[in-house]
Amino acid sequence: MSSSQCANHHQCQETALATAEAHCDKFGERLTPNRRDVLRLIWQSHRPIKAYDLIDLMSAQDAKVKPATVYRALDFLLAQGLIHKIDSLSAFTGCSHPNQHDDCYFLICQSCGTAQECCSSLLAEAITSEARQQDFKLTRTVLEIAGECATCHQTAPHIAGQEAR
Amino acid sequence: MSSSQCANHHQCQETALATAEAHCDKFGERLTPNRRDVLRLIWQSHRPIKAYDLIDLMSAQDAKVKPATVYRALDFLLAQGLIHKIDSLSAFTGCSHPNQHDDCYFLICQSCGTAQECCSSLLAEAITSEARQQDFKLTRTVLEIAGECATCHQTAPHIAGQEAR
DNA sequence: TTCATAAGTGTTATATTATAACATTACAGT
DNA sequence: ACTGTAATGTTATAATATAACACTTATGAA
Repeated sequence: MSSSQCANHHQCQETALATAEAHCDKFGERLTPNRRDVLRLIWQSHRPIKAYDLIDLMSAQDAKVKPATVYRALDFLLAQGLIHKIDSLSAFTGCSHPNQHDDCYFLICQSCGTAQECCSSLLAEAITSEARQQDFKLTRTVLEIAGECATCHQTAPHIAGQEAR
Repeated sequence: MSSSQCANHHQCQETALATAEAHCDKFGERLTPNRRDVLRLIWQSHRPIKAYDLIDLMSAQDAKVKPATVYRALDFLLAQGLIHKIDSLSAFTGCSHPNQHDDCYFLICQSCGTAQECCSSLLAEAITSEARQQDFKLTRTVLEIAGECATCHQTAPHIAGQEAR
């Protein structure tokens, strides 16, 4: 459920790639080397990562990767539900359970930069119900909650938020 | 409560400017001509408006207004709670009740482009409660719901969503 | 196998969104 | 009027994202 709670992030990454592979197999989509590289780098980051940071990571000294290359991979991964875009950060993060549901929200820690993906059918229903009251047909919900995660305020209660980046 | 439900948008605009004036008086802030112009243009738009559209509207043939001018006004208006930024659109919209609460969300119609500002203490509590369960200290919530508003699906049920812009 | 097609990538250019830095002007309090 | 702060003007550039078109690779039908 979370990209920040795994004890072994390397494991997360491998699991995510295997999941993505399976997903693409199932739907007849191609997880090409470029797409796989981008997905791997997104999972290697412990927090949402920006497109141009991916470009930098993928670029060697001589061979700079072009924006379109990365954005195309991102578009594909978004379309497959393998990653999410966090609008309030203009950054991307892996989805740990592609295609299972679309009622997820994010807890974004302004101290450590992690974004925990959470799912709550209760909350999803509350939102749907609100929209219904306004006779609004919902197609997509962006719920991004910024603040301070448990780890950060347990660790550094006095300077919390100062070390954000 | 809503920027899209007023029968007379001109009236909205005048009310909003008066409210802004009062707010600034109260807090010793200056609603300068530049800031007032930007706020007026935001209210003149019936939907969230982008920074560069504001720049275009403010620019005469000869005298182009510079980005910094508009962004500075936007920063001020955001800081005063007189406008909101819709992250998923990179656009700005007026706030009809500055300083009254910060548990607002937006219903963004992909058909007509309006963004209705809504407030629900029920929903706000549901979100707070979810965050609390994760021991997360909430500082800001972005809730942006995209879909089709009542007016649009009542008016054009078959081609809904096609005429988005 | 071969060809036709579609999907994916490379590459260049440009659009869009936003901020930094520093000079100048306007304003409020004395 | 003097002075310090706030606001604006101006130039430049950073950061984010897409368009357009040429080329290559994979896939599947003949």
